[in-house]
Amino acid sequence: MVSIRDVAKAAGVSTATVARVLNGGAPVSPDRTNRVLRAVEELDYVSNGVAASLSRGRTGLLGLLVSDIANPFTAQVARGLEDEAVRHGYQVLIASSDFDSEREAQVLSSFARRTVDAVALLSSSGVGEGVARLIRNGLPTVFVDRRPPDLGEIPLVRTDSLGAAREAVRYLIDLGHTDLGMISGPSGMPTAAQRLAGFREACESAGLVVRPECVREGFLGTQGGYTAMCEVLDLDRRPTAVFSFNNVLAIGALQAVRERAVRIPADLSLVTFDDTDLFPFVDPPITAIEQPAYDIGAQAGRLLFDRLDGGETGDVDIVLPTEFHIRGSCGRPGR
Amino acid sequence: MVSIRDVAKAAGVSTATVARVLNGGAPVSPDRTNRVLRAVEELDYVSNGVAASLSRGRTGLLGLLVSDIANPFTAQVARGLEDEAVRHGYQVLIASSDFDSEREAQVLSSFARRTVDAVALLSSSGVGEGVARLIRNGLPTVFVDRRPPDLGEIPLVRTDSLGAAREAVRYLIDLGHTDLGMISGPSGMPTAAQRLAGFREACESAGLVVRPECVREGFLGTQGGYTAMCEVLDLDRRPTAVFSFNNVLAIGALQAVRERAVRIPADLSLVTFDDTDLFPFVDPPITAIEQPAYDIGAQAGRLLFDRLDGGETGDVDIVLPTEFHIRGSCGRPGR
DNA sequence: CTGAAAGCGCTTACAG
DNA sequence: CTGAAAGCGCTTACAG
Repeated sequence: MVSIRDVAKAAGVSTATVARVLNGGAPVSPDRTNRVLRAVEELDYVSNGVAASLSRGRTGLLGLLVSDIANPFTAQVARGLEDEAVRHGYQVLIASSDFDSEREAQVLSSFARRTVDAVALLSSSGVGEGVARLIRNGLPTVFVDRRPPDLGEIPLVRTDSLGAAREAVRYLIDLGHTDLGMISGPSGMPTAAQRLAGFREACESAGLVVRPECVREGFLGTQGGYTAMCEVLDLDRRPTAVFSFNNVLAIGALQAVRERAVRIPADLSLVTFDDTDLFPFVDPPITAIEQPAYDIGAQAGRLLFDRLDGGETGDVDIVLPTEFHIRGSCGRPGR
Repeated sequence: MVSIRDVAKAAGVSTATVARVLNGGAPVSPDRTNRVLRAVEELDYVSNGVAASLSRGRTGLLGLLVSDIANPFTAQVARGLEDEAVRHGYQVLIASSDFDSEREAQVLSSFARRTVDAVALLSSSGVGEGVARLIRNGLPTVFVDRRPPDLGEIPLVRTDSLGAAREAVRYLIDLGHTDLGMISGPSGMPTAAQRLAGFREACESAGLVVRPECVREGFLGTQGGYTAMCEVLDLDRRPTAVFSFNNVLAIGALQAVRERAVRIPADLSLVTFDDTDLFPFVDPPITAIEQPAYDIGAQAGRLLFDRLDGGETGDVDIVLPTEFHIRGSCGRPGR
């Protein structure tokens, strides 16, 4: 590997001068500038980013931890964050845990080791020491979507899961449904708890009783949605409408529905949290709650840069609005 | 920030001993081990990963450059690569260019600065100096899906774009179509050229003439697919079948189709490269060519670790098989 | 405008 | 089993 010293030697200058030419900012005489540039060219020199990060005390990297890289919501959040990062001369590094808590711990530990300057946590399980350590070590951190309890003054960017869920379920109730089910997310997950609470609130305030067997907890991934929906559909008495925790579970649910030749919306109405590009084209088009994912990511980025620029963010809780897209997957019950 | 020296001081040992305790491998007396561990605990010490990388000469990171983080193909490749990486004690860092060549250059330059130990390039535009520099600098590199010409002995993991495209188009021809169109990818992209070539070969070997105006180049992203399909549908004489470069373009194409109330497959047959979870549920279910994305990623990872472990990979070109899923989006023409 | 030198925070032969 | 010290490859006050 050719280092800055090789370049300095070849150009007949000090390493300081080479650094100045390459990083700009400091004035260097035209003559030396040229010599350095020529040496860089000749030796095909590329500076070592790790060494630069160490001496600068910053990496220019934003870490984004996601649990599911395949979720379209994740991709849009990443885009929003990236655009904001690029604006500040940063790059974002996406690390995926793929729902594996051990991998998540590894990523968090790597972030805590200062391999990035700030961290955005998207739907991290928040379990364990990892996140707490990150924060204790003073790394600017922002939660996206959800935040574990008892973690102190860490900003959060999210939507109103509870309210949006309640609204969607009320829509089903207004359609005439009295026996509803839910494909819920893992109970440890705050958003899962919130969406379930919204579901329950809507039912209760309409005087409906939710049968416990109609609420199924699906582990994340389409497979979980499939299994949960199978359980619901195999009930002696099926609910007439189902609310799904998110888009990925909904896709799995659709597989179960098709397998059993259940008709949507004639036999079953379906609503889900989180929209996707293809939901409008599904047979029938899926009614869904859309979160402003791109804006969420951008907003998270802004909070991080506020902190990096020395500002205080404190215990911010930014709630962005959702949009409810009524399409064709819901109808009146018992038609 | 608490450093290894603080820990050493608190434990009354040398920094070397602290490092040995924390990194394992070297034997340390139980007494000192305990003192170090206690000091680490007390000071809440986390080692600086950047410094460790610099002195070790490796980062333990695999870089994955993608152009479209929202493409499901990308997500699956990432999963395959990650699983392989984790198996070797590595983490993978995903950097997205979002089709922006300037961002791509930045990412490549950051990788070239040795912030990662090896690099997988997924559908990079391959334009410009970035990739060449990476390789000249000796960073183990592997191309996924496609590889720019004239780059020497760099391994590639892909599927047979040309053959799979030809097979799919032949299927349309066998259905009776004689006037076909294509939503193609950017012409500079090798896979775009290959899929287009497959399309042309199938048509020519059936004695069909491809009208130039029926082949539209869509820039990537759903928007590009939408625009291209609009152009095709607004032709005085429409083709009766269209082959799409990939899933993302196909989604945009579906929007155009719906907007114009064109019926699939009655008015138009549609086939696309790249499958998604939801294609089976679209109205009608979309006939698609599936690539073994996960395996592609895993294979790419294996090649990288072969190199990192000192092996030679040379000019490998690994071709994995595709699967053609015939569903409901194709029919006989002019029904 | 320039260079010598200290320093970033680790790791790792080396000598004991 | 242990520590002093060199070294990884940069950056950046400091003095001129």
